Amino acid sequence: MYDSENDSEPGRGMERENLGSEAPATVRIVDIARMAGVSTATVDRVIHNRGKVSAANLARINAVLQRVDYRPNLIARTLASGRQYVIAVVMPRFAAGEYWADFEAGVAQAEAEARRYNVTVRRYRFDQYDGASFEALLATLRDESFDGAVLATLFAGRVIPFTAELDARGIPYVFVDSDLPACNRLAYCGTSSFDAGAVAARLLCEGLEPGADLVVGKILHRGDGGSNQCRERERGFRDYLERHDFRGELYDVALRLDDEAYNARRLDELFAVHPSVAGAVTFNSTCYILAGYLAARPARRVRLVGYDVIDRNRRMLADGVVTALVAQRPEVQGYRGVMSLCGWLVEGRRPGTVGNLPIDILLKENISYYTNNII
Amino acid sequence: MYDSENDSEPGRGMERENLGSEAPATVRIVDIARMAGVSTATVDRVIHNRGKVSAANLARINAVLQRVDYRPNLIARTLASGRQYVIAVVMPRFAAGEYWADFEAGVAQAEAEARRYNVTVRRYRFDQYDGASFEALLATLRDESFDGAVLATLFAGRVIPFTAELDARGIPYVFVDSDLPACNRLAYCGTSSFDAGAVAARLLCEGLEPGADLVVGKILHRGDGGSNQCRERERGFRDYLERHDFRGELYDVALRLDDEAYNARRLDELFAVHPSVAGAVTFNSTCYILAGYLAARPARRVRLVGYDVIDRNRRMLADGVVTALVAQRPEVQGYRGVMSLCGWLVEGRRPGTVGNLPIDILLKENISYYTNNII
DNA sequence: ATCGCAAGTGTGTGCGCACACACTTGCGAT
DNA sequence: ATCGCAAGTGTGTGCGCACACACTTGCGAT
Repeated sequence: MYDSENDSEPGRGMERENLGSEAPATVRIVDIARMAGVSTATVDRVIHNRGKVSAANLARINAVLQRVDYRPNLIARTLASGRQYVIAVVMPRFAAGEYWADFEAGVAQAEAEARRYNVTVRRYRFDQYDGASFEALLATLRDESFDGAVLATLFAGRVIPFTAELDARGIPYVFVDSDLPACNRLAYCGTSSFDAGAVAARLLCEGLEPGADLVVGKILHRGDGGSNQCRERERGFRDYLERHDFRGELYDVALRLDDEAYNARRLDELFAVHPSVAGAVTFNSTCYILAGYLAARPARRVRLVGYDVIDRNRRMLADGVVTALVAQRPEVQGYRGVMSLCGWLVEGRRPGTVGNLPIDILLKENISYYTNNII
Repeated sequence: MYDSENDSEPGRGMERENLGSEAPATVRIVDIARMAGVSTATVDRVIHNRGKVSAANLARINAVLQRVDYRPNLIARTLASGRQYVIAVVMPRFAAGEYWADFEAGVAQAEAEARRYNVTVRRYRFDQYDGASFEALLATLRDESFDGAVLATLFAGRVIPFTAELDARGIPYVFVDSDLPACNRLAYCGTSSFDAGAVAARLLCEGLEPGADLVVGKILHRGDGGSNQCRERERGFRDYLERHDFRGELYDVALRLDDEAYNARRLDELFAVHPSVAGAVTFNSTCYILAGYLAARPARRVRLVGYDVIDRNRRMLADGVVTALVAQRPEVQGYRGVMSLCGWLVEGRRPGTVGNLPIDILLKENISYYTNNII
């Protein structure tokens, strides 16, 4: 046993002790041990609640710990502990060039960085147009072991009860895509979907007469009312219209992902019945569908606003068919989603809960500067 | 010397080597050294460009480094290197309850966290209403040694040339308060001031007739045209008015910080001459001055919008004198400003360049939930 | 009286890297 | 032939912590 407090070790002991009333430069476990008159292992047991410590020592060590306000060096802790962490990323499947491909790029970059912190990223994918596939994935996740999760919140109604399970399991999670403020999430990495709706409304309406009618293009989901993000955007959109004396009509039109002929028929119908339509919007990233239709019919002068800078939308914007795109840097969401969880698990660094990303507005004039760099 | 590649060390060597074509779990300096047939010190010299390595070994080691795509373990590096970093925070002086006090709280929290990474925070303060004091501070900073800087950009015209000096010295810096995109900043932690101006405009105008006149309350600066933030907000504000067919007039009124009598005289004058004024705005955090005046004159029905949730504004909002506050979490700016620089210096982790914070809107109804937590 | 065992306790090692320091080699100057 | 010195090179230690492992102590069972 050490003879505690009053020993003055030679050499570097002197440098660190700083015997005056000064706060010591930094208090380490050895310092605690010396002060409490025990070994570092005993201090370690107390710090980690490993038990096997006598009541007397426990009390003494805790007292010292509290007195010096001990904060472990997280850098050293990470290096020493071989602890492996697994982060589950729950996101949609995608094809190249789709919105979620950019998200995946951010996840991949984070994955590369996180490897050095003993963090592994595991992806779990579902069909973004099929709520049942998401439900099935959640069932899988119940049997999986992981230390944190990044959850795309497309199916809000199914995410919410699942987060309750995660809460019960003590697993932290961060949201991407859209926020669900009612949940106990560690963070949300994304834009304010509601405000992004208002932005689209402003961009769309600024060139139109107040009485003009609008079309809302939608992709139907199997058994669901659309993604939470789209719903929130639509809420913000309609809210803006209300607040700005919009006096026209909004017509929904259900489109299909890869069925140009079908979409053309539906739109022909719509425009035949409502020739007054002067603007159109989509709340997901598929405004290229509407754009493709309109590009082939230049006589129809319809103002078009959509979301997300994916290749097909970018082209339509550059061609002048799309008036504006509202965007949200999916690659940053992927990167930050993983990294914020990583920082929390590894270093105990709590991220800002709602680190809202900027709502980017892309026009023909500035689209060329918009590149998908995390930096 | 080791006999390079083909040795099969006993014990843990086997675990790590992963002799198949698999990517090795993680490549360390010892692995590089073994592969190149040199010692770790020689590898270290190459990695850090310390010289004293023969051309042959240099080439060989570099080849290995490249082949295995070596990435140093930043955690271990930080622990091993006793390197001390100093972050200079250049910010205004403040009294308790002022806007910058909240900012300081965030800096203090970051400081506590950063200490364990061998990072020290040093504050340099200037008078936010006196450009000359800022200039004098910059002169001081030229002789100071630090590894990174957090710069409040109030005096944009003086900040810009200074950042050129920092660039020349190779010192990274992050902006807070308002962004100066033309500069080579590592990051900007704050809101979009321009958009925050538009938000205030919308909040102010939504209850007014298009023809109503407005007052802009201003605190005069010594020898300067107001902070960059305020100017940007005003630009965004005026831009919004233009885009929304505002047909009234804007009257500037110069107020003083602690001179109630003077302010009352000036405002009495103004309202006497322009009884049509129905709205008022300030672009800094002193809307409580206008609010105090209006609270004492309830007959004047003037809609008032201001910035920042400081105590005096909070009270006036709760009392219904202020219609809305636009806010920007200064404590988060302080925290992130320091931490992003810290992460960059210590771990080489590049922050998002423009991590725009959300523009918060506070009304009587939601102000009570708005607390200054970093979390 | 002896043994086994639970409850405590301490020593030693390694995480991957940075860096101080000691050492070797070979060549020019004497 | 010998020395000094520059150019290379390697060994060893420590950063603060986690954790495996060995060890001590005392008490109940025999």
